[in-house]
Amino acid sequence: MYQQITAHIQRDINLNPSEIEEFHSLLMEKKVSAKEFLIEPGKEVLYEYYVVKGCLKAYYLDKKGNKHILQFAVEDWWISDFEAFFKGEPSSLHIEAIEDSYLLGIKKEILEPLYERIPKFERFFRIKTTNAFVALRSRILSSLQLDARERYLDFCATYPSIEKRVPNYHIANYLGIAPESLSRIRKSL
Amino acid sequence: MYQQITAHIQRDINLNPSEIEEFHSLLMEKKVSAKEFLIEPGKEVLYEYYVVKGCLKAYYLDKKGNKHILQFAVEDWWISDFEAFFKGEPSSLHIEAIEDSYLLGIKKEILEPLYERIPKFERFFRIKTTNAFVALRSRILSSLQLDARERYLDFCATYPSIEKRVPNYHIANYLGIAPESLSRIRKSL
DNA sequence: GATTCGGGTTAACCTAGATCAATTTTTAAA
DNA sequence: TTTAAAAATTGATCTAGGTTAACCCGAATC
Repeated sequence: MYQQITAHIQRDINLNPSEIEEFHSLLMEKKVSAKEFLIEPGKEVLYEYYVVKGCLKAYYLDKKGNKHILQFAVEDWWISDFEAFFKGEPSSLHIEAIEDSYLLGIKKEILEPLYERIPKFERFFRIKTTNAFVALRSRILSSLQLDARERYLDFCATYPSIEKRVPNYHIANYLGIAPESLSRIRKSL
Repeated sequence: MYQQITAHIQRDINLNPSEIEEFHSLLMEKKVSAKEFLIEPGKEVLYEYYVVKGCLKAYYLDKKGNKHILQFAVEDWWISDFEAFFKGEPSSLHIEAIEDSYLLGIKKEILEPLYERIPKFERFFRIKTTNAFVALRSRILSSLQLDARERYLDFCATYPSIEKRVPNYHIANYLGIAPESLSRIRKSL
């Protein structure tokens, strides 16, 4: 059950068997069914989660009640309200399963001492955060630079596995356009 | 000359005098005059820079030749093409001084062994990256959620020191709106 | 087999903000 | 002090994409 996350981590750092063992012992298994929430606004965010199987969305609800999808997550991605997790603040996001999902969670209070004991893990999460930072930067660039049609094509090229899997109105929301607009764009392709 | 960066780092981690000493010895001083480039596209990005004094902008030039400002940096900020720096790729950004600036640079090849020797530095840069990630996330949220006027007000509230310092057409560019639109917004306030 | 429901499409109309083209103000240089 | 260059403003016009409202379709559910 843990081979997948082990392989995932070993792509960035090398672990010996006892370190792998130790890491596994720190993980918490979590199942969420489609439409259930993993994280809800106002609640403490104790875990960040690795997606073993499934598909989820992280979104923010603004004052006007509009939903804004910040992130999708499928197999081999990490998801949480990272801001709340790192700062120890209550969540401002909803994280909801789009499909039945199976996750592995790691607790903040476990992560910090792990960093001390095995600095390689600090490296691993620094690399992950750096990659996430880079992905956000390119999302900002594409929102500054591209029109709706180009952004959609870019999304499909970057995340083909997600495009096939989640409904179009979610993708429209993620791209910051109306579902009707996305429909027109798709027609024109 | 180095008290400033020392204080900056000690806000997140504790260093003893010999560690401080060692860190200082790894820094490279760099001056750039207004309108000069710190980083240019196509070139290798060997350093990330801490701003001791001055003001700079990082921007991307798209295929149509349009400029898109990704980041400003003033005193106490870090700036580089972080993506290129981390991945060891040639830069895709221009980083240009808006004012005469004085920077301290640290080389990638020096940073990696430093992380090994003193893991606290890995912690420091993980925390910085995490904060940068959070800032980008909120920029994406505001671009999904707010209209041009609200985004401008948000910018002024978040970065008052920058708003006072850089020309409006740069701010308009950063916000992804035409300078004429920003002018109308400012008139209407 | 009829019916609800989630998701997608279409058309008519509207608006925020872009674009274009001057003009004015500010700053810097000569 | 004059001139030129950089930055900001204004007005007229245009357009990408939003909004509203209806309709369609396939897959569950009754």
